[in-house]
Amino acid sequence: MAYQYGGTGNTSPPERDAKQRIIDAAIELYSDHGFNGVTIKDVAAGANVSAPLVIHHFGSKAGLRKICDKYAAQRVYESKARAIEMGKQFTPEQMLLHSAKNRPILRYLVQALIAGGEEVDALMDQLVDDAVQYTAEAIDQELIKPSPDERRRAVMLLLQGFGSMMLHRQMKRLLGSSPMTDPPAEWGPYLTTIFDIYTNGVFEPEAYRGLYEGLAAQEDS
Amino acid sequence: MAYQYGGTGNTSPPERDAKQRIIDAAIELYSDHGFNGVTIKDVAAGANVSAPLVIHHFGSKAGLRKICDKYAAQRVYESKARAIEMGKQFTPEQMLLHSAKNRPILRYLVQALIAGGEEVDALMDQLVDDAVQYTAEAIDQELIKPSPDERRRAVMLLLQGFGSMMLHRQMKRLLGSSPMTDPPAEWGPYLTTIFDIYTNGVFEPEAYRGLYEGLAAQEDS
DNA sequence: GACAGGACTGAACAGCTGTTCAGTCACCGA
DNA sequence: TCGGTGACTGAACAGCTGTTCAGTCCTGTC
Repeated sequence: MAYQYGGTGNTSPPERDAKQRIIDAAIELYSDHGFNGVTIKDVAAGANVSAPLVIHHFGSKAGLRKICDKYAAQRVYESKARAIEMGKQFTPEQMLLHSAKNRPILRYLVQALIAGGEEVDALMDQLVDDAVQYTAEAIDQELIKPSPDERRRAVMLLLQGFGSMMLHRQMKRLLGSSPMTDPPAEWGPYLTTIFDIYTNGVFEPEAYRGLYEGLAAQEDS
Repeated sequence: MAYQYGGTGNTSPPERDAKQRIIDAAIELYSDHGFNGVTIKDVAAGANVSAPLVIHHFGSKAGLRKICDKYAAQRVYESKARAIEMGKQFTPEQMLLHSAKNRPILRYLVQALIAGGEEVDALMDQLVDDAVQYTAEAIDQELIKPSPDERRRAVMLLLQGFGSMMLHRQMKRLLGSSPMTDPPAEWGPYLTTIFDIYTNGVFEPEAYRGLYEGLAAQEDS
């Protein structure tokens, strides 16, 4: 079926315009197969559009990638704003949970984080800042324990969260479900395990204190 | 410089044979750029060999991948055996720490886990089994706390560990160093943060108990 | 000393890659 | 009515992809 020029009162509904359809198709394909695994023609086909049009709008494949990064970042900021309006559900896990709706963006983000790039680096910085702020509020509410280094802990929690999402294929295999692919009703195995780890801890209190304090002292010097 | 046929008493030292050099080059390149990011000619160049020879030995690019997976898995098993001989340093983090020497293999593994495939799935199953066993011993020694579901916790700890390693670029940016790229002497920021999270926990004991018990009850029914 | 077999190569190939080009169509202001 | 502008296309291109082919060289066996 050939493309319908977006005339005034044409036959079919106007839908999103081609440029947006291309971005949507690219984000969906990228998040499934990574950047190298998707060709411009794949994207074009996904958007019901010719390959040269992708170049026409975005200049090159790299250009498309850049715009997708920006678009994803903006979606994250919007989602953050909405979360702030909604209520006071903090913690990194709740952050992910809140993202259930725009899971495609999250999946894209995870791919982008591996590939790297200025846009995602800046976004990651933002996410860390936000996490630190949310954590501080949650500490005030006695939901989260204070840490000797709030920023580092926030960084590692984010990396662990995103990282485990990256391996959602394995998670699904080993846990039976994964927040990346299944509806929230089936997140039980994941959530209970996360709660276990982050509420009860893993190491016995005294087990590694010596090692820990050694490292801390070494870093202070 | 052309290839020297591996004659009897030739000029240069015999080194490893071509087949092994190809595997080594492939694993190194794959772990840096992923599977799609590396061409057969890249691998051939890295092993000082012609591209058709790679095909000759491994049949196809997919064949090479498969052999690399098997090889990496074997290296992990060897490393495990050596760890068992060495001593009693358990915990997932110590497992990674022990792998400092064969970091290339670990990096390859991380790429393979994203890409998926039978070989890595089987390896991952093995790693989970091992982690469960190690954890049980560490619980006996009062180094690690028991968990309501040892296997699930082991799975999530592995996924978090591997996952955060996948994002080593971000870790390096945000923490200043990463076990994936830096020598053990600079692992301080990573290790102290991990100890903090896994020793002290993150959530306050009562904060999410209701949610947790709700999920657990739902799963039992 | 003939010969099979295997490691190894350069040259060549078909197919796919991102991109360019020339041209069509619809819209819009003069 | 004209001409400019921009969305959009099929055809074509150069470059790279994995792979094939024919042939060279070495090694071991009878």
